[in-house]
Amino acid sequence: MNNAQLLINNCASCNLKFYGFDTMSTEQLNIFKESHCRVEFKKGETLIKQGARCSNLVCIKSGYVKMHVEGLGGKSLIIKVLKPGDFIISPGIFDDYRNHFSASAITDVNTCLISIDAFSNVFHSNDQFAESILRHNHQLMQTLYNQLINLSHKKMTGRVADTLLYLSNEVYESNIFYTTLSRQDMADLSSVSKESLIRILKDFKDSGIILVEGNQFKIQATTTLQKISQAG
Amino acid sequence: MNNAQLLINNCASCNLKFYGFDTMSTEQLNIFKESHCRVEFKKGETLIKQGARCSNLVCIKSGYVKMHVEGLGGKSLIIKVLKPGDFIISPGIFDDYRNHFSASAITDVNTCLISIDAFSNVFHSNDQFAESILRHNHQLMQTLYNQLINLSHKKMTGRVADTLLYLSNEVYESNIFYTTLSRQDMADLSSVSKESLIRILKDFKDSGIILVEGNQFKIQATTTLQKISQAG
DNA sequence: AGTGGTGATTGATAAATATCAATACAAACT
DNA sequence: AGTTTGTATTGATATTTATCAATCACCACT
Repeated sequence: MNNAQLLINNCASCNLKFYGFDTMSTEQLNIFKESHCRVEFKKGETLIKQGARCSNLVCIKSGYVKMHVEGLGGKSLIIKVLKPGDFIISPGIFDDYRNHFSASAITDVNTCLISIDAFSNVFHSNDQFAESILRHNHQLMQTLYNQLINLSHKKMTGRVADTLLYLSNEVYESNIFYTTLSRQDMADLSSVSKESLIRILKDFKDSGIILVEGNQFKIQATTTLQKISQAG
Repeated sequence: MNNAQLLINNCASCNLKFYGFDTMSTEQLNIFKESHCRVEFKKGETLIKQGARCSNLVCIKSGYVKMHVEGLGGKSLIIKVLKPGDFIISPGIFDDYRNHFSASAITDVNTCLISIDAFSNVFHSNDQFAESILRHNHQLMQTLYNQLINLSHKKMTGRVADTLLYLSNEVYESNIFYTTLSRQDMADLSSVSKESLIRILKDFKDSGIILVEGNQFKIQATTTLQKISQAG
């Protein structure tokens, strides 16, 4: 094993900072290191399958992943888009050991998979780590509350505006972005039909709020979008 | 202080079993006991106000509480109905110290309020307790995922069927129940307008699926309701 | 018994949204 | 270049659902 590989495979020298991992001792980082597998997923592949046994903490090293729940009649709802530095703890951990959602690669993705045993070990021996995991969880829950409000109280235009602001602010962190999400994905993220999404995108484009060229987006009028989002 | 009050005020001899509290040592239960206040809320009163600072772990000793998020234009969505033995940890704990939802009494309610400091103290010193809190959290998250699927993929009738099954199975734990939820509340729980809820209830009644007499309900055909829920 | 208030119910209508069908487009593959 | 395949787009239509307005029923208070 050469030096470069050593660096790559050592959690202590990982170039990404995962939320809460800074509370871990060298020894604890070693526990992660010992248990981890580096796995690469191709675009479209499934990282986590709803209903299957959950066996890993999934850390995203590079690429983008959609977290979605599979509903009825083949329909799907996207909860969140994950980016490098994010990780996924299946809520089944400590409970029924099942995944309650799926995660799929929307680009090629590099991951580190840490075993649940290693995670559990550190969770139990490091209370600061435990606290940050709980906090991480609460933040995800916050996202879910917002989604619930969006779905139940906002009309389509407001929800699509939210999706655009979300992608721009939280995911791609720029008002110009190229997305590998399909129109169907964007519809699943906004909880509207694909056709409705396309029409609303066209409206926004016609009113000069955004520029769209295929999957290349530019948010021109952020405040207008925010108003549309607020108005519901 | 007489004997009865001593019993009442001693967390160790509390007649309710709160999820995860069984992991606590006598000493830790004492920390809770020292910090707690017993507070009674009248029907309609607010236990937790969205946006306000979160200061307590709220344990429900008796009565029923609706957990709801306040959306836009005075609209509200009910996430969950809590009953004796349930407790509420605001997701703001360890994070922004704000409540991200509200909780209101739908009957007179007796609570024990445990300070966040005491909670934090035990969370950090008892890893089994921490694990069960995380698990508790995950279960709530599971509820949220289900709600998301319901809202985004199901039509009104399916959502109302879900509400009836939820109240029957999870809240009142009987196929005959009297609820103090108003029609508006039931609508907020199903995310439909009050009028639509009433019409669907009438449909269910006319088809013999349920009996309704004011706030007294009887589920006659559980399997039919389940089918309606599944069909979306 | 009369009055006022609140929540429940009903009916009519308008608005929001999905669905269906047809077409366009672009990449991948002979 | 022609064909296939999958996604994107557009238009027409049907469905779903909310909103508005009116009425009803029940309870508390005079």
